Amino acid sequence: MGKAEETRQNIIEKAAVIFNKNGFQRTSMSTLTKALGLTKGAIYGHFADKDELAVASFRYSVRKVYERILEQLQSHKGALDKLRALAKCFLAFFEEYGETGGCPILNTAVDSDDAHPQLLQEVRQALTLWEGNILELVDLGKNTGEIRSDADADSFAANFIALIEGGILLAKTLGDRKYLESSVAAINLLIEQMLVGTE
Amino acid sequence: MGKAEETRQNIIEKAAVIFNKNGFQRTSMSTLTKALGLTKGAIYGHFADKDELAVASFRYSVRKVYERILEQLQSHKGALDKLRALAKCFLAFFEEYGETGGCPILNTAVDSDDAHPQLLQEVRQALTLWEGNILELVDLGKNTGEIRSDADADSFAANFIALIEGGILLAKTLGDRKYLESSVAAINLLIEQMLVGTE
Amino acid sequence: MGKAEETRQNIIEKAAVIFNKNGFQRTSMSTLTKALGLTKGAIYGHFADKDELAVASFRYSVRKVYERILEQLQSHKGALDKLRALAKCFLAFFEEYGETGGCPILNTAVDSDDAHPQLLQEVRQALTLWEGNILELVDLGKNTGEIRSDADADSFAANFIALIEGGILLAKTLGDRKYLESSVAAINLLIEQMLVGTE
Amino acid sequence: MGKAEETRQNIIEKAAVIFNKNGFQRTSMSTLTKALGLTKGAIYGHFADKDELAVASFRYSVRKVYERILEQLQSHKGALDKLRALAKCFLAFFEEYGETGGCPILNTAVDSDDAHPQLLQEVRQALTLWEGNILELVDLGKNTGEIRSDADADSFAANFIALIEGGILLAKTLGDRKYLESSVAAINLLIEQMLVGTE
DNA sequence: GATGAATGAGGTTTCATTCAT
DNA sequence: GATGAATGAAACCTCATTCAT
Repeated sequence: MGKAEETRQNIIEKAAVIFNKNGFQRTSMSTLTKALGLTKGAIYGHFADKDELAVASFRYSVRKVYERILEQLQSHKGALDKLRALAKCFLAFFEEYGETGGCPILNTAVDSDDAHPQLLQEVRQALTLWEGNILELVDLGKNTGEIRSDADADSFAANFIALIEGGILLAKTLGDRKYLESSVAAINLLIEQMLVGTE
Repeated sequence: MGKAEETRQNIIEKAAVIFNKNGFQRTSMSTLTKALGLTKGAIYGHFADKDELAVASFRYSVRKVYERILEQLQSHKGALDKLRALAKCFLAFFEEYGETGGCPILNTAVDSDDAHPQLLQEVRQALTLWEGNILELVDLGKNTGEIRSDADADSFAANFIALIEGGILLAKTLGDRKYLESSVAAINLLIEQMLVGTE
Repeated sequence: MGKAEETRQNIIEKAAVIFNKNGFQRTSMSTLTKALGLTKGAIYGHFADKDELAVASFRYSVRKVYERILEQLQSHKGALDKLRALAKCFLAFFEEYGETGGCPILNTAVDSDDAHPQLLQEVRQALTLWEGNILELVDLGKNTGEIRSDADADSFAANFIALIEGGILLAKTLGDRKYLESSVAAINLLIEQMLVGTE
Repeated sequence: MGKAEETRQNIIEKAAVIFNKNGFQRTSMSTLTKALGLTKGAIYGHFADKDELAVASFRYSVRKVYERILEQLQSHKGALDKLRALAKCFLAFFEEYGETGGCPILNTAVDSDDAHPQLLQEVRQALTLWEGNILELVDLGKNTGEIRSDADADSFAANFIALIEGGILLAKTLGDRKYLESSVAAINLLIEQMLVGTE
């Protein structure tokens, strides 16, 4: 990795934390320079503008979480086990990243708008990726017979994500981890009711 | 209501819409003056600063929604019916306010931080009020026998709010109402499983 | 004239001098604030951006010169006299505005480019206006018989402007008024040869 | 020519085109590196600063034009023929360099100022050189009897340059070559009237 | 009580120049 | 001699807030 690439990566990783903690709007380039120990010119030498840096940072945040999730899921064999493990992942993330500002998807989705179309696009992609992973796991379970074939995968995926994001919002805003724990418990209940149980 | 109070109220109501549509950070005082048809001095004559106006606007938004909810719930008698009606309310709100920017609680929670402690405090109060209402309804159901006495009201309330907020986030970001509809359906399922069904 | 309009006009008049002396590119907004005794916010309260201020200043410069020319020409009756007086005007302007930076048309034409299309458009309009005035004067002379009917007005107008602008460039760059005087003398010669003399 | 000298010359030649097309102010060192395919360090290894490069580029531009002019004039024998050929040269230059940005003398004269004294000095020298050449040609004509001995060479030289520079300004700004053609025609007329014709 | 011109700190971005490699 | 990442001052512009009218 060349020096430039190293610096660029370093900027991304540190900026990702700060953007996620303070939000895109409230994070000024001056704030970043202080946290990075770099001058503005140095940052602009690696990124065309604040938006490009924000997009790179968001992608990094999402990719990092995604890789950890994939890793976790490998140690679980069945589709249901994988789904339960996936939900539990976010409890761990909340513990670890709790102080660094909650969920990048949640924060960025609310922060982005027409003025930052590319950022919004990234959020959509991240959500769609997440949704797609859940749908795949449900499909896997249908193939192995763990999940009944008429289960409504779309609704389940929507509920899964809503419970996690809503739970993070509550836990973070009210300062109590139990809200996210309740969401994970609800997901487990929904797994039984929507995917396993017969109607 | 004196003229001053009328002006103040007028500012609050219009600002509430704009804050919720554009977010607190992105809404400049100049934007407000244009939308309100008022001058800076007029606004600053009624509010000490942007934060005070934001707090008043947020409170107004929450109260307006709250009153409509109370009204809706009166036409339903049983606790379970009231809970189902409460969930459905948010579908209606999404339709009506959809274009004006989603949920004020969600937006403000993400937008607020250490720099705006009072605003964050308001969000917490609003969430706690909402949670309290759900707990009351569950209590009501327990008293009438509709809801089994060992139902976990806290978890149910957390799930209810998480599903609604997460659903709004998904519906708004991905531009599809179905995500919120799935959340409402999930709430109805949770009502059956967590509150009614015997274990 | 309201206060705002007064300030705006004041900004324009002072900025016109500075833009013409230093050029559009080299004149920073900070420089303007110092010369104007106003803050940036005050200037931006009256003009959307630097370009808009530059356009307004350029127009003001051109209009001021134009009005003085019209005034001068009124005291001359014949078309030839008017043309000779017109040429002489620029000698007077050079004396008066010499220290404030030469000809706004010349400076702005060279300074403007694709990055400032509106400014370039203004320069074109000013040149076309000037050209049109000369053509009108030639027409007037043809009507009164002072100027022969087959005189090439277009070429004469082009030569007139070229001699003045080229003369200003030389006089300013080399620091000697005589270059512009030579241009005025040449214009008088061209009047005789191109407009009056028979071929 | 050593490698270093070759690189230096290469930088000068390419920079000359870019400076003349974009102007000194608007040409950033980054723009130059892209156009030159060289790094900042390479340029700064050969030139102390942007000004020094600009001076070298300007000199190169002037010298190149000057050499072509000398070459052209050799094929004409009489002083009057040489003067007429000189004027025509600029039409050819306008055609060739038209797209690369007009006359370096004109551009640089307007672009330079107190902040770039050496550049201004170079422009003065170039103008004086040009003026000297015309004066020499008139002298030559006086010696051969082609030009009458009391002809005002100074005024003629001033008019010659003013018409060319003014013509280039008009032709370039208004996008029509005819303005420069008119200037050349006027020069031919002035040759007859100021240098040949008896008074 | 209302006005809106003005403030001034701070926002994003650019760019001539340097220097460790 | 060349590289190009980094500097840091300065560019244009925004915006919450004030205050003379």
